[in-house]
Amino acid sequence: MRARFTSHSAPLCTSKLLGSASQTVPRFAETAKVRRVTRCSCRDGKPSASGVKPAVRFKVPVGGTTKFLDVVFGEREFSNDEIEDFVLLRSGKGEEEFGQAMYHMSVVVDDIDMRITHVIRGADHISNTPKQVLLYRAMGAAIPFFAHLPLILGADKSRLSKRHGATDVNMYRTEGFLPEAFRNFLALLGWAPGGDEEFLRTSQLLEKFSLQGVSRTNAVFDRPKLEWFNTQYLQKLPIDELLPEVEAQLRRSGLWKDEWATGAGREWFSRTVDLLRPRVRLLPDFASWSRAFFSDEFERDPAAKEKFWKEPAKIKELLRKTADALAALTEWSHDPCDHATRAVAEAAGVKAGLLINAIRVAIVGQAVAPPLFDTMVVLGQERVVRRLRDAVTELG
RNA sequence: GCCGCUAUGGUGCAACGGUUAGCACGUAGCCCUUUCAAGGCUAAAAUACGGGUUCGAUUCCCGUUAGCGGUACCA
Repeated sequence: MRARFTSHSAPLCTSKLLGSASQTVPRFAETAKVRRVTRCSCRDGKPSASGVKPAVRFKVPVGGTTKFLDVVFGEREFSNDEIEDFVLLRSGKGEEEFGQAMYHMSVVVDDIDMRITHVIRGADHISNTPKQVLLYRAMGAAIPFFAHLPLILGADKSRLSKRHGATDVNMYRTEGFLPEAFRNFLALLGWAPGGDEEFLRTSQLLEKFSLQGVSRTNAVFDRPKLEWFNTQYLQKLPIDELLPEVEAQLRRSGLWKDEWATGAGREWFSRTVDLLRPRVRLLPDFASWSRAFFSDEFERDPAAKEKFWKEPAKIKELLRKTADALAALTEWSHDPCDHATRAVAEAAGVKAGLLINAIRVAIVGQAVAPPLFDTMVVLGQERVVRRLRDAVTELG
């Protein structure tokens, strides 16, 4: 089988060659080892085997080279003798004379048609480019600029695939990465702005980016750094740009309330998101661990209780006293909450930190949350007191 | 196999003949502290190997090795 395939005397134009039955076609990786450059049999004046429909191949010049200018890799030159007589049109099936056009044929025709001036694509196409250049020439069209970009590899340095997790940009979106953070991260794969600053908003990237600055080395997709960019954007983005993203998350989780769209509700929403953002890593965190800020229906995390409610009886008593003290406040803001809480701790002879941590678990159900008194202000007096009393009940 | 591309800490990039080889992520430690982040400071950590060229190589040339890509009637 193999001998027939590589032999120059074989009827290379026929579909019979590769076999319509798949078992006659060895796996590509294996055939490559024994393979030589394919020349169309018609060069020897031999017609296709009778009865089989021919495919149309490109008659590559014998000898000489084909070169092109790559904006990233520079002047490239390939020997024509390394390029096989590649197939342009598949052989026809049934009644049709020819089948569908192959990739190289399609893209070149399409790009000429669309008057494409710059072909920017992955470096995996660099070896195929001379074939396309040959086609442009054969069709009398102007050859565009080519720019091949380094490939993005997985952490194991193999080509990025499903195995590496998300492979589709939309998946990063659903995971909760901000589009602009993702863009910033991606831009830095195979390119650097020059200075030391890596945090660049899209407008700045647009201004600084240049194809000539692109590196020729493949880059590894570094997920931790992507996450870092996301936290940076979550923190530094003007709050008005972040709010719609958070709103979308809350809507998705059924936590959204229309009163947060305008007026005082909007102001509260903005302040709350601003308070939460330094601790959020991914957008869905706003609806998950921050749930207690947007809904009264939340669970107290067992691990948090384990950590900060170590002595239930003592905690219960402290929380009960705190609830009373806070309920009595006539002004609900940071300092009064702070003073009242510390007074309870002092009276009970415990460290303020102990009480503070216990309260945090009681009012937001998490061990991790924004600074306590800011949290209290945002939640409001009525809610804080109620949650403290609920916690007392929960403690038995 | 053949052809081609690439090679700076674990990762992404700087340094484009002369620097104590720089920055960022990550890692470790310290500070801050009300949890956890953030932030600040510090530390460990690199020019793949071998030959040239040069007064001087991370940088230019050659070879080796390694990784990647291409080599399909896939795209």
